[in-house]
Amino acid sequence: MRSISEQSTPARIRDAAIRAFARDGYQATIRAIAAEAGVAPGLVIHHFGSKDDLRELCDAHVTTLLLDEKTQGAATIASIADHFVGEDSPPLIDYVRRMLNSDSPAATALFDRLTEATRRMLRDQQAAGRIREDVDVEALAPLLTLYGLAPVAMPALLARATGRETVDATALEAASAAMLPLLSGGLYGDTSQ
Amino acid sequence: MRSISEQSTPARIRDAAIRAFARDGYQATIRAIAAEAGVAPGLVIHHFGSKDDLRELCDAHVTTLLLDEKTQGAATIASIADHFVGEDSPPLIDYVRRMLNSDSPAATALFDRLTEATRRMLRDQQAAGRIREDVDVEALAPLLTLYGLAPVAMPALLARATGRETVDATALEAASAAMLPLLSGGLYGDTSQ
DNA sequence: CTTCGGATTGAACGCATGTTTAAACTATAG
DNA sequence: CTATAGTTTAAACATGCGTTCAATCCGAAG
Repeated sequence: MRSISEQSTPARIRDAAIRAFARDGYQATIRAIAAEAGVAPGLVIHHFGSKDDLRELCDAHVTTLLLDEKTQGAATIASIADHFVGEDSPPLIDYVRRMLNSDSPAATALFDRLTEATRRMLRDQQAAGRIREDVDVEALAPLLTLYGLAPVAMPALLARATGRETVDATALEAASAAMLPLLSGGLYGDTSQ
Repeated sequence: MRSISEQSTPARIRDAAIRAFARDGYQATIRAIAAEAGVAPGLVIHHFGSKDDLRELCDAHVTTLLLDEKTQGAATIASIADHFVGEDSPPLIDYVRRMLNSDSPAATALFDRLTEATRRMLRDQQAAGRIREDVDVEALAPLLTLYGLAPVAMPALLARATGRETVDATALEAASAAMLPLLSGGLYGDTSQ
């Protein structure tokens, strides 16, 4: 009764849960998730065991989407923004926002991966001579990653800071575009290089 | 039966609510708040009307504590950290963290006040010649404020980034201390000035 | 002392939640 | 066709929640 192009019922429930968690946080009710997936509440438990198990699976799935799909070595924060454009898939930016504020293991795991990518980028820049030799890029990487996540963690404040109504991928890119040259050249130093 | 030095029952409930919200988020139950304040659950409603009203009052109170008490013109992010040292008062850092991730009006209000302070600081720095004249400090202020809030919004990631177990005021200061000179001098420009 | 209004309590109410359960449905294998 | 195992549903269950309510306590006013 289900064509091959459609996804399986567990996958549909999983995506509905990701949308619901992104929209309403973990307070999203199982009944709401079930309704969004077009199934009975009991079926959610039957397939995933419990709400906590469902959440862990959603965390893992979103992390996989963000890291494995297109970021083989380029998992910068900017690359994450690309995932927030398509409306077909769940709105991952809001889900990541919830993750970043939940102290879940998935959040630190994602942070570690992003830090690793930032560290590689900084190494390359320093090797290319665009970062002074006395800068400790190893210690700087996690801090820069943390600060770079601010627009993702607080999109409402980003909208206020940039005078926009909504926050989309272009807003995230604009924020990075405004900060990166300052980091590179500094507020005082020359920008010739 | 209550000495003058002790605070009134509503104030005790309010502080208990701030501690509970900071610790458990808005999911903190009225029963837990009442127990922490040493009163019956019904008394919380009697004094504050509803849980939502209590939350709004807590938001306003925390904002007042942060802005009015000691930040007459110096409400920088660093100054907020000073409020997180004393264990006598509620742990405001966690409460602010919840606020920043709640899209509440109080969050944007606090952000606006912090942005204003950042703007003043940038103007002074530019007037003193420590910021190039072509830097648009008016547009930079809200962005810098947003990024500066990252350690407050994601203390667990800050701990991971700095290799610490716990996040206290010194951790926040260390993060700022590591980033500010980079912003000033840039990753490539000289740091002579 | 008596009275009266607010403070306070403990119990109850109504409701939403996550989960369980038994039954009905469906597809596949023999 | 029949049997069987997995899928799905609707209803019920148990619990915790915010809130209400009637009764009690207590201090100040008369």
